[in-house]
Amino acid sequence: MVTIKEVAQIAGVSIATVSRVMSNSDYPVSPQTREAILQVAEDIGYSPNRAARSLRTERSSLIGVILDNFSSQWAPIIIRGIQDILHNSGYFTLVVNIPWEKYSQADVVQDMLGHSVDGFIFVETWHPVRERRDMLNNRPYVIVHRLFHESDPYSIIPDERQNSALVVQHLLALGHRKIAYIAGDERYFSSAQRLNTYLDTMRAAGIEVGDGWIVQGEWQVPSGYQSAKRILAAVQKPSAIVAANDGLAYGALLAVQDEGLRVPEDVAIVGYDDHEISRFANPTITTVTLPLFLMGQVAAENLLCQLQTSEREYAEQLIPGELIVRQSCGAPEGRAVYARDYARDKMDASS
Amino acid sequence: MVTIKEVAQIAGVSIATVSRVMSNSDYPVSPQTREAILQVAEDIGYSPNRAARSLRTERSSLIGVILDNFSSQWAPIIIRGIQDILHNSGYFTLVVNIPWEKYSQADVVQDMLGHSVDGFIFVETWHPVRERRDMLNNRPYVIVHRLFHESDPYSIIPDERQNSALVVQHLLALGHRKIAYIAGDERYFSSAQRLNTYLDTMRAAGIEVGDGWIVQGEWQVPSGYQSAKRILAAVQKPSAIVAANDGLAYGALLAVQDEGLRVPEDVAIVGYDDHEISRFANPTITTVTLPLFLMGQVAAENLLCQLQTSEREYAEQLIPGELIVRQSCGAPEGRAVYARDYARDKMDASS
DNA sequence: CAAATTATAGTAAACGTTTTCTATATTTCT
DNA sequence: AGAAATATAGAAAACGTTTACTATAATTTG
Repeated sequence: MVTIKEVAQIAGVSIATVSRVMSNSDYPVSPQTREAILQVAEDIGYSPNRAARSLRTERSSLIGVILDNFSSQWAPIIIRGIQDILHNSGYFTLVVNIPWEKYSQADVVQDMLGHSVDGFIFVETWHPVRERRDMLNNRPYVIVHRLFHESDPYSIIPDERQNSALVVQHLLALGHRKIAYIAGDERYFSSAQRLNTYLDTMRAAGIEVGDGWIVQGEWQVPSGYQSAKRILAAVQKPSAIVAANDGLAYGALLAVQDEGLRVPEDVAIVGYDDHEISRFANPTITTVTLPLFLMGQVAAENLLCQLQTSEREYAEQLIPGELIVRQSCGAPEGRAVYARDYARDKMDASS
Repeated sequence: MVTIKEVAQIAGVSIATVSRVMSNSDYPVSPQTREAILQVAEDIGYSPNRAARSLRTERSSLIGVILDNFSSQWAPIIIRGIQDILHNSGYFTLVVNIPWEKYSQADVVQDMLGHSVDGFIFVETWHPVRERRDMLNNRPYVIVHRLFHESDPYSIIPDERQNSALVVQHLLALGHRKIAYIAGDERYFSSAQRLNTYLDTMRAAGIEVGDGWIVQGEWQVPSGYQSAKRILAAVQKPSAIVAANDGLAYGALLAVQDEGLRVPEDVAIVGYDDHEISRFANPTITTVTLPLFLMGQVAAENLLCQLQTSEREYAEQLIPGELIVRQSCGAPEGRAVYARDYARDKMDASS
């Protein structure tokens, strides 16, 4: 590999000058010299040895990205958002998945610090990092899509309240009054937020929630199926069901159809998360899409900001999602014919 | 950060000795000394400075992973397989997505070499790397899920022929003789392989392919829909349709049902790739699953092997997939009731 | 016009490792 | 027992940068 020394020799200058040019230092270098050095560097294909630079500056242009669950439907998109920003700023990411607590987060952080990462991004993490900040060796961090209950000023999370309000208000706007709710896994703090928003929105609309309209589910399809069956057995049958995510919504859809009822004519259904299942269900399911790519971008930008300016006030950042109106809610936009809806699909090409 | 010097001082030995212990050198160090050093290192939380080590050894414990399309349904799983192996061997990965040729592959490779990566893994790449091997600076590389036509000895790819034979033979075993085929996007070399395997298998079974039974599609749902319509208009109607991927299969499913025919009673359908859509379609679609995680693991192991032993004979490595029998083919195993099938689902939990 | 200032460049010391070479005990061999 | 071999440890040079310090030429100032 070609080094700074060779560039200096060929350009007829000292290595200090070359260094100043190559590292974009604000130390003054005459335009001609700079130009000449850049030309030589280009010609002989010089690129700085990061290890040497990192050794000297204690910065690495590496950002540690720690995931609790790479297999989730969200993680890859968030990561792409993160990388989109970081690569453009000359950073690489060290992405590590920490499944089943196989490695402890502390060990991974330690390893990454060994590589002198300049900062950390935690994605969908269950582990509060604030109190462990010392283990980060004073490196800045950001959390995207936080899964633990406590608040953290360096978090980028979906605006659950606004998003949940969106779906409930949509049903209200369509004239529904008897709206049931299938909640998500209690262990996730987003479950409570979504449920509470439903309750708040109903209260704000002056509607009383009927007996048996709220069922505690988990996140998966079977749970949605069973929950919907219970709801349909309520004294007063609802005309719409809000599910805390698309898996539950799809399960509910099957249950409703199993009972011989039509969706959306007899029972409207809305989900949350814009899972692929909602695009392919029959009927297609109205849902809320989370701006995951954007969240990743914002996280990366926040981190870059912290890296540049030392101190600033930070606060939890809420990113709003978007209502995707499809067929299951009975709104006119949702009544697209199958073929038309599919034509819009961006299903990934096969190998 | 604590350095080797401090460890040496506290342990009362030279830095050379500490280095030999910490880097697992095979240079002899007495057991007592080794033990003492490890104890001190543990106590004061020493971990080697990778930049310094890397500067000296010209190795970084970093592997560059270059993707053409992170958004594909396969990439994240392959990456997890890669990381599963590499992390256990003390490597981190520099994962970079190269979308829309925004960055050229050569530039990314160059940047990664700046970070002294020890090797490269190309995932789902369209770019032949063999002839550009010099740009890799003699670093070893492996390709997973290669998308270009030419063969490359350092490739880990699905055994398309065996997989495709699997589905066709399955239909033959079920008694089908009139089997039509919807091909995938011609630009992918796997398309030709899958189609040819279908032709070979039919020929081997002594069955003539009817007029209009083969339609050139692309990969998406609408294309499957249109292709199936064409097939159903053939003089001699087939009793089964093989689609080159699940998107096409799903489109075909809709088309068949649109014509008032039943799947699988009137027309059996099988797909390929085990896309999520096939688990949620009605009926669920029989397909072939690719061992993506395994492919990632094998790729990583191959690379590690190259890193250890300098030279060896390599050859393209084919990894077989598995037939997933569901409802759309009419086989008994596929006749599971909805609820039972969903219960098996591992749909990811929501946040 | 001399002095002070500025612009630009070079020198050399770090950064924290690994590793070659050298040194000293300790063991083994004849 | 003396020589040779071995086991173990330390000294010091290198790896390729950045940067504080020093040096010189060019410019500005009074």
